Amino acid sequence: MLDIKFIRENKDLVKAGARKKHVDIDLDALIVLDDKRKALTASFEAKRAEQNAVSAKLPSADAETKAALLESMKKVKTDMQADEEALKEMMKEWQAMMLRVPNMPDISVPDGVSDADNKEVHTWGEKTQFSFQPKDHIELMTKLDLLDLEKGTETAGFRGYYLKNDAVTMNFGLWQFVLDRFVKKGYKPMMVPSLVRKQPLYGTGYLPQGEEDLYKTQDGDYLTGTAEVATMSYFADKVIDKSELPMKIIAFSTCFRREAGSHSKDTKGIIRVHEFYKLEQVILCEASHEESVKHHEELRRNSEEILEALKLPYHTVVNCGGDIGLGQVKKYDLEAWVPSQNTYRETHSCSYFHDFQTRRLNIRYRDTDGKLKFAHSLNNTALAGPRILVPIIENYQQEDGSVKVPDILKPYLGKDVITK
RNA sequence: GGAGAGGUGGCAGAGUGGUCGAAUGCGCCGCACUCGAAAUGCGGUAGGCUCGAAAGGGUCUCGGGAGUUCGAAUCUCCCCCUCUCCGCCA
Repeated sequence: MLDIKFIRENKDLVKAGARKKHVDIDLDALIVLDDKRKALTASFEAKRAEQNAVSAKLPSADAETKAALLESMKKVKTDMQADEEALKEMMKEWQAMMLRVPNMPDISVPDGVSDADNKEVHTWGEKTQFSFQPKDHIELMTKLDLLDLEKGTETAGFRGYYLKNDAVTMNFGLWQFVLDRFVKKGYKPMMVPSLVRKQPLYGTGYLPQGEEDLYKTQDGDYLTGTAEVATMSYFADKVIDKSELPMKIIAFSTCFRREAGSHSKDTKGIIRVHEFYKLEQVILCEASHEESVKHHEELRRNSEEILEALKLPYHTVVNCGGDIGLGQVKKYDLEAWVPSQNTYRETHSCSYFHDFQTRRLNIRYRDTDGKLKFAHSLNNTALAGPRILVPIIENYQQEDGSVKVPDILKPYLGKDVITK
């Protein structure tokens, strides 16, 4: 959520930002509505002031004066109730509109509509060369008895999967490896809920506009698609001591995504599934653009280092205006090389928000000037599984269908090669 | 699931119809003392909206919503949450 004062004072900038994100929002209508809000509020408050003044006189007034005052209050009171009713109705509309105003993308965000317009900013490693026709992860993993999609679908429906044997061990090794790295860097580990109320999703910017991609329970709660939601919500309505900033968290949770609107994409395999697991980096820092940018680059490097430790060829792209979320100022995607698709596929997504989320969640700190300020927030994937297994299995495959184990995972698997 | 107690400022905690946006303590900020610090003393210190150049004013907020009342932190109803005990349980 942006500050209404900021929107009023920077209408053209905010408009340009919405245009860059291809978000349709009528800011002029919002400002007209806000004018009405101010006028109606003033009218209501003037009447309330009158009432308060009369109320203050009452205890010491004699019976006759008292009766006269009470009589004169009747009209003020009914008028006031009418104002209040109108104000309440209007504020619903005002709130709904405010929730749809997108945060402004950074100047360095390229123009574009879809992920096809994202710009590569960094590449690492050589695309894996094979002296044979490489297989895809589905065939490799199924033949090695690491994955059962048939039973997965039978049990869990579309996009269901079972992970088995060394794939499980490998995945647990990855969780441990990544968690250890972040803890060493000073990130505080957390395991956070995936089942949450509405408010954390509004607060992080996934509602109201992303409802169709969320699972909802019969109690009106939701399953989150990322640990970011509950991690951010942990700090909701808090005033953080400035000495605790930057607050760096490494959070683990299950993740659920309905994948509405992506029915024809990645229908086979474990790239796009409804239920997965994620270690997520979250940072809260002081309210400064420079701090946000600094930590954004740090988060990006953290994840690039994970892919480098796994020796996976990858590149980093900066997402274009049409491919970043409502609240995001700027986003990098890290994409690892997937030989069977002859392309890079997203494994990490790294964003910063300025105070868009913290304003909604009311996460503040007291600055050295004594003022309360909304913190800035950022997040990035640290590791998402089982998707990460796709580039690992495919890039490490051998001609006979066996899969070499990345050096850093050998201690966890206790072997160098996964064979049948 | 059953019974009871509770939700108040950055934190702890008092307040049970007007004198309460709210005692007190801690924390924080300023000043004094000190070579400096600690300790101590004195003073200040909730947030949002809004009017105003500013000084300052108005208004709202004591978990959320509705109600009673001229007036609600305080009374009534609904909801949410926390704690204690009992039950059940990975």
